Amino acid sequence: MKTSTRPARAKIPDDVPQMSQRRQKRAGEILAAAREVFLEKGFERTAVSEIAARVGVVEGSVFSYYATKRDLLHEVLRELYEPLIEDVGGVYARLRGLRARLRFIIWRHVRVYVETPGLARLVLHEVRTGPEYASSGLHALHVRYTQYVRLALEDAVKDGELPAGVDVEMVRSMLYGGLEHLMWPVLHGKHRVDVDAVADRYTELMLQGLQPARARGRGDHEARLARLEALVGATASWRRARPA
Amino acid sequence: MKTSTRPARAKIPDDVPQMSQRRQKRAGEILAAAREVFLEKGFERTAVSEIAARVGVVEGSVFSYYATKRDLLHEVLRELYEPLIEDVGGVYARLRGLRARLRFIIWRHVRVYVETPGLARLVLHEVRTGPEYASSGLHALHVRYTQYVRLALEDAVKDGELPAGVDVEMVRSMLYGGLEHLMWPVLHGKHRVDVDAVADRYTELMLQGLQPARARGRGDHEARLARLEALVGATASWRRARPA
DNA sequence: GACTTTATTGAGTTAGCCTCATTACGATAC
DNA sequence: GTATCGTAATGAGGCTAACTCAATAAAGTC
Repeated sequence: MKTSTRPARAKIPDDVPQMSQRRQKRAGEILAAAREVFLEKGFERTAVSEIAARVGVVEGSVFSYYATKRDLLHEVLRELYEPLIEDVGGVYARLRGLRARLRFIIWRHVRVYVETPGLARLVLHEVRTGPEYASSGLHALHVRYTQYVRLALEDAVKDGELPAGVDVEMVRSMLYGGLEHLMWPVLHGKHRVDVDAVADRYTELMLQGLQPARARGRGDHEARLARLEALVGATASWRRARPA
Repeated sequence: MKTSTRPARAKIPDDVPQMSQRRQKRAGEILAAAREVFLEKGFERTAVSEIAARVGVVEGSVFSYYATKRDLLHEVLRELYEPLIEDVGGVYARLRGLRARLRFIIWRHVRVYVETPGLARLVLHEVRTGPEYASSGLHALHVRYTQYVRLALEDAVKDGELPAGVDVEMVRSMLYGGLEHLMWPVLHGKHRVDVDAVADRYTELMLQGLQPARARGRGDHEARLARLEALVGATASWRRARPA
């Protein structure tokens, strides 16, 4: 479909290094302008002509760098996602324990809504709902971004913090889906948010659920119970054998 | 803005009964056709001309009944929401206990995804992300649909099933947001879903969270603990005094 | 400085929402 | 039955915005 004068984007190996530089520079300029406008106004309300105008170029030129407006959006999002994923990955590696890890993942995600609401809006409203989301590679990026929940759960199971058989997909949905709904008003300039407080409360809700308070004690609950039962000599066949 | 020959939609009291009937019939036909096409193809991919064609009318006529394509969508959704809300309300009234109520709300919502994926797509992808969502009255409808979570929580607090201070908004977000993410693949024809199984597991996850299994036993856990401690004479000052 | 390759232009094309002046229809009055 | 009048329906066209493409300009190479 592409004309021969318009080089395929992925090509350009090394045999045309000079021209490629020029082209890459323009591509970068367009991408930067697109990021600006998209974050400001969202996808639909952005006209390609405005992006072109900011670069100082004619509308048609944009399409010789990015085949469609949506492609342009996808590139913008890729650029925004990458450092975010690295950030999460870096911190995550230093954390131990399910609670600390979940709390961080949640806290970091809430910060995305508070600090870059434009990004959140783009992803939630314009991209994920689009028909080519799965095929665009954006979905894959999101899976990378959210993989740490899975890791945290798997590690927790390994360490005996959680029983095996946790439904990872369900937990992941609950985490990100729930936060998405919770943060929705923030995206529309409704309220301010205390990131730490929200992260704390959401983490606890995920860990403990709505469970009646009387069914849980402090951290040493289990140890106490074990000691008691040892004293009395009760067989606690109904719970996993796990001597203190 | 409207021309004088085009009667305002909300008006039409009773002084022009004959003509109004005619008009209402057409309006109904258009609405029905719109529902069909919207549910089939979604909002964006539906052309007003196609709706008109199904009614056997010219495109412009549609706009003399519904000011914009979005208005038409909103009417369609209103029509779909109303019976859904009534259904939920009717069953809810007969249920007792937090678990049963939540389980029903979740189960019913999952059924929406499975049985009317078109509706779910419309609401999630096209309406809620639109700019005039709040002002369209659709948001109000959704609040009515989701009010039962709030009721269930408030009643649970009253009955002592839950401690006071539950963050209703957070729980509601977790419930609907989480299910939305979880059901996303279903909307795109990926997998089949066992409605009952999903509802069961999601309910338990919401009630109990990820909480380490060792911290909870069966229903008689508390009683057992109390009995043990009574036997040994241990003072359990760290937990709420609640003798079996 | 001629020649080739690549970048850029700007005048279309297309699609779809929506408008409006005009025409057709149908009910009521006579 | 015919005239009248209000409403419904028409269809041509406006408008916007993404996207195309043949023509032109610029850059690079010899």
